[in-house]
Amino acid sequence: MAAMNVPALATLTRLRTACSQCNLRELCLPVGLSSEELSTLDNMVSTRRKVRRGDSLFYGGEPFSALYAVRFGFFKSTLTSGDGREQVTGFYMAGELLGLDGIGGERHTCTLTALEDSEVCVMPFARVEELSRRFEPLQRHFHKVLSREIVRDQGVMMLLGSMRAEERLAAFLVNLSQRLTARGFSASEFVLRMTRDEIGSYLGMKLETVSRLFSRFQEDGLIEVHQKHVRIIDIAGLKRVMAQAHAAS
Amino acid sequence: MAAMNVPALATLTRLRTACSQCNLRELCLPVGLSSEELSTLDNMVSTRRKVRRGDSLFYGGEPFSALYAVRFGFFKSTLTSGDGREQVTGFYMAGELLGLDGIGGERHTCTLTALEDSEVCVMPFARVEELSRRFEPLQRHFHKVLSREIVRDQGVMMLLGSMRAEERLAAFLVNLSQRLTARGFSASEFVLRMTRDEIGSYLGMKLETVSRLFSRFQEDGLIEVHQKHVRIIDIAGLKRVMAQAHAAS
DNA sequence: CGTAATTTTGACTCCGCTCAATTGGCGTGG
DNA sequence: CCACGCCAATTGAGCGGAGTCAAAATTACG
Repeated sequence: MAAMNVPALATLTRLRTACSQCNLRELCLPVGLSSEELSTLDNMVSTRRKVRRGDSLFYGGEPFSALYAVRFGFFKSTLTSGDGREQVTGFYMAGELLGLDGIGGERHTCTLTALEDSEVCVMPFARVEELSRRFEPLQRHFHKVLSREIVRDQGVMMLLGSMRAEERLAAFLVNLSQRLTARGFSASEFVLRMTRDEIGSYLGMKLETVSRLFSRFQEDGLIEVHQKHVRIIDIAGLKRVMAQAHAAS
Repeated sequence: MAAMNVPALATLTRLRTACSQCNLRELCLPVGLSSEELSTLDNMVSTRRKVRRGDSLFYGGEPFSALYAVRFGFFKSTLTSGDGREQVTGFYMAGELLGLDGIGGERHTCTLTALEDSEVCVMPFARVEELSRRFEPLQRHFHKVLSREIVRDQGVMMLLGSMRAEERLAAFLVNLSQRLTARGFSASEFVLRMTRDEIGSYLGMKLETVSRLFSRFQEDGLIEVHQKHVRIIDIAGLKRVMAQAHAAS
């Protein structure tokens, strides 16, 4: 039959971009689907794209056409204000969705840059919308993803608006550790993909302050730092730092 | 016929909650629909709800079931962190959508409180999802609303992360003025619905700083303030303050 | 009309920024 | 393989913007 004549290469491509085969499935798709249902979602990803460290997946101002799911690697998103100031608005790792900012205005508002060699699944947005109209669990899931991004951003607003520098950095480390754990990496030992400057931009402080605080956390026995290598020694201690009210009350 | 026997009260209710008749239509629904298409959307709103000044529409932690469109009035959203600190994460006025944060985790993460007597349209979320599966323009519109909320939050992150107190307050005033203009109010003269403390919380500064900056802006001839009454005198000047790089470069 | 809440203003303090020098890591080319 | 140069990170000294504490003025509201 005709189906048997599909060239090996095409089969390979299909396999390579098949969501149903992806080990990040539970991170970017609804859970509890039959394999049959899952395979209908394989149509969502049109192709994959590699992004080399330092290169950008898309730039602020570019027309929006697709969402991207991180397969592996690490990204930062940056926003550039009218007067040229640049602010890091988020860090993204495997299984997270990029490009949600572009839906509203039909162009991207931020720039997404790889902090290490990375790969993403390209999901043309028209296809995402079409599938989620036909497939309720996907619709539900997609809405949750959008909503969680809003909640995440509000968490950052809380961070920036009401915490002091040391609390912010502690919260940052705890959050990073949790996200890495969820992806099967060590919770206590990791390599920072971003510079002190990028951490500082994200957390609303200067790179020198970040550096000083790392040193202080180390003196206090909370972590061990050597450049980009971080080992968390006392996670409970970090959580205490991050939650401590300003004045002892 | 039976349809003729619909009691007058029910007709009235239908009229009162009809999106197709609402003068905020262009703020919360897709534009360019036929009146026929519009009337299918009348099913989205189940009822209206009044919220008295100081009362809350919902609280953080409560189960999520519906979205709300502001008909008139003014709301603040607040987030309470583990250690009890409260942060204002946004202000909402007529035509804006509340409750988007609740979709992801099926409970609300923030509390929405009316800052003046207000009224909202209640839109059961299941109905929103159902209608947006059947009606493409609504789906598209809803996705845009979600995305714009993300973009808005990122703007606030930029504000909090990379601007100084006076720049933040100037940006706040300019933004408020623009949103009021879009709703047909005066761009230059308005009444602040929130306290200095709430502005400060939103902008990541203390209420005393807000007050001092209002006074300074007044001395500099940018605005006129008497308590909650604000009149913008020099909007271009405010924009200059908000965009000025830290060091004179 | 009186009491509470909000706002304004002042004086002082301190956290985080600026400026600057130094150290450390890493890739490149001699 | 080591030397060089570049970039990132660390550390110090001094300063300034915004916070804290406090008191007075003004307004809102029951």
